[in-house]
Amino acid sequence: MSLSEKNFAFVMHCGEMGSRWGFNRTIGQMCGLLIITKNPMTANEIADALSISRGNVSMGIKELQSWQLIKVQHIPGDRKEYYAPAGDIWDMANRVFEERKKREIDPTLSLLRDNLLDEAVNEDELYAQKQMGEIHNLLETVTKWSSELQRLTPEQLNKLMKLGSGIGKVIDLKDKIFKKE
Amino acid sequence: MSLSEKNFAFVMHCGEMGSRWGFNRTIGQMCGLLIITKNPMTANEIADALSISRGNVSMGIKELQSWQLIKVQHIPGDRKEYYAPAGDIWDMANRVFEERKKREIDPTLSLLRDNLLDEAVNEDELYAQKQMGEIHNLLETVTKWSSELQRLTPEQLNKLMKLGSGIGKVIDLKDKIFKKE
DNA sequence: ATTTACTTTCTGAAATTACTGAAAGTTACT
DNA sequence: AGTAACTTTCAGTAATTTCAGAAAGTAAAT
Repeated sequence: MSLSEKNFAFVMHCGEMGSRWGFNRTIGQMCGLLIITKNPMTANEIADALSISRGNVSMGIKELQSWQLIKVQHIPGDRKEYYAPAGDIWDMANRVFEERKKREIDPTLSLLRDNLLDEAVNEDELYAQKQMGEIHNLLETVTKWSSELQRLTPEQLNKLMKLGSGIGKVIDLKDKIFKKE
Repeated sequence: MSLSEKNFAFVMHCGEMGSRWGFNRTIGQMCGLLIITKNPMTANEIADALSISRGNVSMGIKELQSWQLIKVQHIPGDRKEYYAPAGDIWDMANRVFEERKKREIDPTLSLLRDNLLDEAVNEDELYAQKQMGEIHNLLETVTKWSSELQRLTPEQLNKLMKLGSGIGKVIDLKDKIFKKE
């Protein structure tokens, strides 16, 4: 069974974007392929569909599992492993987001924390620390926020998303109300 | 003038993180260096501080300019170009965020739009389109949101950020209030 | 017009990353 | 235990990315 032209184009696009999303071409393709394919696929089917080696698929699967983006399924009486996306699109996006936070933000946050503990010993270091402090605040805020968003129920999240430009109004509103109390 | 040990460590860290943030090692280092250095620097100073070639600095500058992260300054009576961060940390983070959106989201959004215009011609395409539709929604939402956030005044933004877990309550609140009207 | 002080572009080498295909490993069945 | 049906690992190779340094470009000052 091979991909229709349009679906193939989508999968290839995922490949091109792969490295921008945090993985590599092949893994991007695999991810796209599994998303638009209704039935779970075996490693060999993936290799065939993408014209890549079996070994490469195996490595890709490992990687996608480490991102928690795919899950393994079994069909009774069949020893092959079948792979499918782990969750819906929102779940997957969340995982990617979290994982990227881990790689792109957390290490810097911890370096900055360490660095800010020391006294600055001269003017250069003082200025540098000020700037690092700014970065630290920013990253802390982002971190806090992303975990807040994770905590919201999908319903709340949806409302929040639909709020759009209303968000500004709601903030002001909240302000007025709670100042009175 | 050379960097203190701690400042140097920070700059090197920015280098390691560079590729994760969307550019490469050298450019990450340059960016970090310019952020923690109080005075604008010349290309040669940058090359010396980082022990990299002058040509490499030139390419890095071009790239950082394309991200709108640095600006050029001139000192009267001096022909050299002096480089400094373009804006404060928040501005820079915003730029990086925007630029990454452009590279990581917009191309996919436009591919999906095209793809969703066509009729699906069989069951496989139908399922694929459903999934692509989901991705499309997600990316649209993210896009809308990021532009909303840009529109908020720094003050509102700050309140929003500090809201933390209160965000859930505020959503519910808004719900109650506007349902009555 | 030449020199001087700078910046940019480009080439090929080095480093890094990704991929294949074969070999080794695993598991289930006989 | 042996075999069949898989999966994983890994050494070598291919592709891509990054970089230094040389060459070319630009523009102010003389």
